[in-house]
Amino acid sequence: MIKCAQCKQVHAITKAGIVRGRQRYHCKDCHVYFTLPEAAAAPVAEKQQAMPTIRDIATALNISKSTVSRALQAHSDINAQTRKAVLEMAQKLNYHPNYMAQSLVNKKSNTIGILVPEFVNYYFPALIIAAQEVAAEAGYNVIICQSQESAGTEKANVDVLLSGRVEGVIASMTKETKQYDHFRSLEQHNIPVVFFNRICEAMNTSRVTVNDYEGAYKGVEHLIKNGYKKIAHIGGPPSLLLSQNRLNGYLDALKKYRIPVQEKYILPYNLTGRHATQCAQKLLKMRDRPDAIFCLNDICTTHTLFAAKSLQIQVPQQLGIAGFSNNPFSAHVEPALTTIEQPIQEMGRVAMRLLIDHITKGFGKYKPVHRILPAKLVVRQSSVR
Amino acid sequence: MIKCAQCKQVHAITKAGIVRGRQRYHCKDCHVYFTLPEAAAAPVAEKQQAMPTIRDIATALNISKSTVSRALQAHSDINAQTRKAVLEMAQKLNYHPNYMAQSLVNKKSNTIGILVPEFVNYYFPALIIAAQEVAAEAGYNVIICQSQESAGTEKANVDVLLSGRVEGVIASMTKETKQYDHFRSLEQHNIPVVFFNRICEAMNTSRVTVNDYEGAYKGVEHLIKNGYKKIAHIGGPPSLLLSQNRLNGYLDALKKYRIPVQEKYILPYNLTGRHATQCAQKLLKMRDRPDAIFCLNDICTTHTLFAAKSLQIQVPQQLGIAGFSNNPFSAHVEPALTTIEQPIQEMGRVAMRLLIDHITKGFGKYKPVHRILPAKLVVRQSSVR
DNA sequence: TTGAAAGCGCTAACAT
DNA sequence: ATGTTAGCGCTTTCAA
Repeated sequence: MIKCAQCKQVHAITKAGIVRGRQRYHCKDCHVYFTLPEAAAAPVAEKQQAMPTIRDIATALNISKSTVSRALQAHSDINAQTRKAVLEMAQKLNYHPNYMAQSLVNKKSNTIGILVPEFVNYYFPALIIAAQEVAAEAGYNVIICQSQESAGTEKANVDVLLSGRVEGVIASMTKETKQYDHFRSLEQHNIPVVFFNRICEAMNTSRVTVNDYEGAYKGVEHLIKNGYKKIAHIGGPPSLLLSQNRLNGYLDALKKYRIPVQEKYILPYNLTGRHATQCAQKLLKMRDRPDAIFCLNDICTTHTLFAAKSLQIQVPQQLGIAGFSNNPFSAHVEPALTTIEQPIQEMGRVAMRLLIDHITKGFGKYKPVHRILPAKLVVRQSSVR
Repeated sequence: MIKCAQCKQVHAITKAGIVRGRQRYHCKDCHVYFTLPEAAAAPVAEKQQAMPTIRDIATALNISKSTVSRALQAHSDINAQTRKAVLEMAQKLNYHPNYMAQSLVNKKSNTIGILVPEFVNYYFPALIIAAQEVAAEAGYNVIICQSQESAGTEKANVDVLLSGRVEGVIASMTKETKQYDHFRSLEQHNIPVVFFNRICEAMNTSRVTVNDYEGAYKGVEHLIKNGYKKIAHIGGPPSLLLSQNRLNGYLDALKKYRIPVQEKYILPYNLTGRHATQCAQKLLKMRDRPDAIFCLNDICTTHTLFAAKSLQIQVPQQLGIAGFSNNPFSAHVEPALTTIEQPIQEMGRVAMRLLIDHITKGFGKYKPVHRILPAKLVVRQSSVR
């Protein structure tokens, strides 16, 4: 029989819910609620506790939760021996702090969101890794979200990051993002955002890009200097600023060298491999076909190369091609691809550093900056004849 | 000056508390209480609350937190109108539930950990994406950790996952993982683990692999059938079971066709590109150099191809090469690479499904299984003469 | 140096 | 149908 914890009577006891997995009782006589002491509850703790808490450490050591907490945090006001005992017990019980509880009370999640449109194609994974390293050094965990080039998924991802109470986000938009409410929502909640690569001009945030304009200009200029005269451009979705900038680089290079711009030679591709192939084929099957193609990126260039090969068009003799980003395989295809190199890892690091800086300084002191990293021409065989 | 909402006088107005975050006024003349209409109240609501809580919604609507909670959860016992009001207010305040608080009280994080050795090389990113899709459908978020082939980082990552209270983990070990305490630690805490690709035999968990043995066997058999007689193998770190299995496939294929095994033709590479090149060069500079090389993976095969090219060795005429995994670039190099295809996405999906099944059933009912998916020979030019 | 108690944002059992 | 209350695991005043 259960005795009341206060009056020690048995007759007026009723069950009154369950607290922390243990039966709670109520004594109608003295109106007290109680659970049975630890010992009686022992059988429950028999098997290693699924997830021990500071409370378990405290109980085992017969000290208070606060002391345990302080010991674990290496707080100054703590006896060295107590601390040692706590750490040992934590080890023994295989204790792991509960991030959620810590975040809740600290109002700080120590987490940064990374939002990218995709991560199969080398560029984003490589950048993420570099960014993550910087975050880790600064003590931040990272949540990686990929939007799969879908604006809807991107919005959903922002909600996830918001609910995860990330302290900041580095982001690259999808090709179909035209509405920025979800990003604004981050700002409204005082969560800093740094855009990289595919930036959002409409928002006053820090940005990290490569010099897309100059890169494209250099690439096209290089083609011109190698004797190509009818230079086409397979560009990107016009929604992306980088597409516009690379297109402008292309246009200005042509202008500079007094080569007439031909509208039919400018095709925007939707970033899928299939469409890249289609665009390349369309250009290469023209009666007045171009003798060179400057592509938005190396993926596109590769597809263009294959389209050319399957049409028996010789690269670089009959067709010069060049791309952007210097993906690793660009050096491996035959002929190796001329490309504009981006400092991918550096972009990731810079973006993360800017973000952490912003998080640290808060919205008051922080001034958004736009860091434009240099693009470098890497000449290989695909464009030299 | 504030005018009375009723008599339009100014002289008798006093402040009278704050209601729902807005200043309330009292007119002593006409004894009316009022707040200013939305527009005028703007300055107060000027800065949006950093992160509204259910409490804010409750206060604004003058109802209790529980009602708000129930409304947001679409609980059955809730008045449709109340619910509507709550949802509208949530929208208006730009409310986002706090995952940490929810997880804490629900004792359920709704999060699954994905632990991989790296994610630059197509294989893991592609698999992760497929796995993540399955997780998302089941309502789980995902934390992606990469160990960078370091056992220490792997251990640290497990701690992160543990502290994040993930409900399960799919994992692929690093090449240097020889001690499994960190994985055991997950099991001890009743967190199911499913290994894929680089599995841990020492642990009784579900596993997903491709048929490494059979794949390698098929690849080597194919080389033999194409007339290659001195077939070398650049394998992987012996610590990985997949290295052993692929090696065994190689050995058994040689045996089957009565080709003597030559120790000097078997080199384990450490999974870095540089070392792949070194191994290939070592083989190709032998006096009695092999006439074919079966590589652990396509990355290695690519480096082997380049080593051969720079030594003026013709592929496939003087050297047949084949690899494993069918990375996208394998079809793009010249000559295109023969390879053993893995159903990468399917592996990711299967692993995640097994994990979720395990999470759902709990440790009581769940029986670990080992799913071995088929490997398929894809013949291209690099091995056909 | 330590303990007791309050509270982070949320859910759920219980009471009404 | 709604409110009241306790508590998830933790940190942090405040007292002792």
